[in-house]
Amino acid sequence: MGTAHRKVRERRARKQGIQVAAVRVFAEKGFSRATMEDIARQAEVSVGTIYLYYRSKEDLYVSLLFESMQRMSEAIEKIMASGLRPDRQLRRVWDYFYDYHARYPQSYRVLVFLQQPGLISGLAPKTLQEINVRAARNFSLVSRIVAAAIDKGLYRPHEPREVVDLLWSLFLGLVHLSETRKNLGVTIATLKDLHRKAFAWLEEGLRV
Amino acid sequence: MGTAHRKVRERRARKQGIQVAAVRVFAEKGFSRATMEDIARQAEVSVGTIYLYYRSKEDLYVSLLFESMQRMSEAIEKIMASGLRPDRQLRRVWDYFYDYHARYPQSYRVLVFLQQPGLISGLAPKTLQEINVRAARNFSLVSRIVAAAIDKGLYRPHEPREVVDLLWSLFLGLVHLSETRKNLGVTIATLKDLHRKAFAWLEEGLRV
Amino acid sequence: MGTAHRKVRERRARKQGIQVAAVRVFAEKGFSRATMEDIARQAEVSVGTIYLYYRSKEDLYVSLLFESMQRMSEAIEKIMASGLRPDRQLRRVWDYFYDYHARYPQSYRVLVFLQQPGLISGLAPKTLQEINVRAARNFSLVSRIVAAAIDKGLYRPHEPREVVDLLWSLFLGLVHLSETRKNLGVTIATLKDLHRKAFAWLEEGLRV
Amino acid sequence: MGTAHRKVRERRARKQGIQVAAVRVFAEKGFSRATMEDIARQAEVSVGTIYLYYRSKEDLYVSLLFESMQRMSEAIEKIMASGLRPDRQLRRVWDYFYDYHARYPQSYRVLVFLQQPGLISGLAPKTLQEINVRAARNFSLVSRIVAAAIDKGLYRPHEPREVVDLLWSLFLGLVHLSETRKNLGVTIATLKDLHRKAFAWLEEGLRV
DNA sequence: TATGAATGAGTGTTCATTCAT
DNA sequence: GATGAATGAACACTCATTCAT
Repeated sequence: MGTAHRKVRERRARKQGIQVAAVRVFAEKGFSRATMEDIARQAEVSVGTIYLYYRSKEDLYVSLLFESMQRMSEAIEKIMASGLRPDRQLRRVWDYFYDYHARYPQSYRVLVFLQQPGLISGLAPKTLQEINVRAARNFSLVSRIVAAAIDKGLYRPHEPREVVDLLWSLFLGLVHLSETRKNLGVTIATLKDLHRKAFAWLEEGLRV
Repeated sequence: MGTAHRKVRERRARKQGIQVAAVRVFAEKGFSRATMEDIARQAEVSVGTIYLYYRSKEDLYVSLLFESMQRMSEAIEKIMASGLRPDRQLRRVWDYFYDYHARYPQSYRVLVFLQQPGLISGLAPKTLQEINVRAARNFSLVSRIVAAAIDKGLYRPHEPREVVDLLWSLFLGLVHLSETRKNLGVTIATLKDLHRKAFAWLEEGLRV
Repeated sequence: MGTAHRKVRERRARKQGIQVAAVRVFAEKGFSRATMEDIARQAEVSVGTIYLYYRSKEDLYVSLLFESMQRMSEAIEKIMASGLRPDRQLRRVWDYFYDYHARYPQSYRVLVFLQQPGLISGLAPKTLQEINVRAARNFSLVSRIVAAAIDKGLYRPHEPREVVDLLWSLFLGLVHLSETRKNLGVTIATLKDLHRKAFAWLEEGLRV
Repeated sequence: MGTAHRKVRERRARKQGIQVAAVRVFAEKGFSRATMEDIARQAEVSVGTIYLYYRSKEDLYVSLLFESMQRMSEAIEKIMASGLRPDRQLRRVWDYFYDYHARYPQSYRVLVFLQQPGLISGLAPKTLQEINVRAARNFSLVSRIVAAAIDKGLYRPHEPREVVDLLWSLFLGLVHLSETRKNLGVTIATLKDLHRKAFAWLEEGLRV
């Protein structure tokens, strides 16, 4: 009876291993330049094996997004359960964005990937659906924090959803800017600095 | 006498035609998925002809970036020469960002290109240098507007450069968010709305 | 137990098959005009498969050279181990040159390859080194035969190395001459005749 | 009336210029790697112009052979008209081979080129014919020198034609060997040395 | 299940040749 | 005649995907 369980566990572990390897390789080379062979080598698995778990390279790539969205959901839920004041919670979320990118800089790139035109068309509708659900969930969680802050009179009345859109956009843009600058060899402001200042400024627009 | 002039004109027109075609194709398929043959077909030119004007696919791609940076510089300079109040100028710049993306949605994607890891390494150092110079120029122009607004007491004292970083990041992020949503088939907030609200909010953090 | 062995055997056989095909195609079309697809078709293998065994067209070509140098070394060593009188051995070597060319007319052309300007620069230094070592080895083997003939008083004293240079040059030149004539449609003297007479003449300059 | 002559003169000069340029470029890059553009640039002429004088790249290449064969004929005839003893004349011819290669190392490569299989088929039959006639002429001229030396009792009786074949083969082979060695970075014997020693040895087989 | 050898379509780039001016 | 921009076929090489073992 434990056999089936073990099988499932092993399968999950194997998948996990491939994902970890994929994240590393995609991060280093980007989607196009990364090869399935690279990933297989990194995961110490044969190429064929990857195809036992993922339908295609794209599928593998997008699956990384699921994973990171999941991680983010969990992190936000943990923050929400902390009992902190809502504005402090938002601050935590914002900081989490940074930590998240610092720890998994690759994951950010998966997001950028989704913005690539023509690519989505190659994804299974089910995958697309899945992404939407998870993204909506994350947005919704943060919205609740903002709503709570407004309720408690900590923030001026705003459409919480819009605030979250701005919050997330700002973060995405900051990462993009700092990554581009790093790539170009320019070192005028680190993401850390930008990130901190951005929030201070952001709050000026929120607080009563 | 007119012959040489005509030659130059024709050459420019041909280059222009290739660029226009390239923008369209890159926009539709992204850098990796776009083929030189796609571009040639779109430009109604043979593949070889493209190589008469550009050294490589990358070179062609980057030239589009130059072009758009140039356009942006000119637009900002025009705004600065308008004699408007600095805060109104900034508003114009912000609106220009939107118009720019509305008119050349493809061009925005060229910017994203620079964030791709590993790709930069394939560019000539001179090209890199050129990009940096042009980007710095644009940032610097907008900084001057912000500085003027602070000088005139319209904005609270801030490091102008930081303000511009936030401004640009926010715009980049908004575009990114709305494009991703469009790709995913989600239609909850248009870029237009996000863009307008973002500025209102942004100014709350700036104004005295 | 046998599986690994079979794998190795199959790999060797596959490589062999590609080499045989390559020799034929290169012989027919020359290096530049031969395409990887030609070779693949001839070997009844896909293009990709060739690249599983050889890094590049050049690499494949040079490997043929190694092969033929190896064959030559072995032939000469066999002759040296025959116990024949040194002058008879030299005769055998000379005859071997002819047989070699008769059996593998293609292989001769690989030697010509090395004389092509600009091409060498594309080879790995290690490969270059390897070629030198193998060529030196062959020259050295024949030199020893000549030295032995001189020692035994069969030949007049000469620098053995120089004798071998002349011997080999003469052979190369004869092949070249006869091939060119064949290509041009001239049939005045066969390589066989030239080859025989050349040795008779050559010996007149060597014998006491 | 002088106009037609001038035209012819100019045409010849133009052809000459292209040939000189071609020799240089082919020498530097080899046939395959040399481009018509390279040659045009070197000749300070447009690509189109080359095609006014030559049907193809191959045609241009082979025309260089005509030129060098012509030069060789003239040189040999001059030697024959010198009134020297026939054996001295042969020595001169042998030396001329060396000088010829030293001055026009490229021309040697054209000869090697003709040995390339499959190429000849792309040449006009007329061109082929022309080459044969000129080659035959050169061989015949040298044969006459050898015949004279035999007649005068300076050389042992040999079939003069065979002697010339050996002579030419030996030279070709020596050039090939030394060029290959140069390419491979080996410097054990210069062509000059090989060339000198070869003749000494060659004469031992000829003299009474 | 896992493997990894084999596949072959796909791509950027080159360059001999042509032809309108 | 002379030009050189335009052409487009050709080619080496890559790599996602498959499938026999």
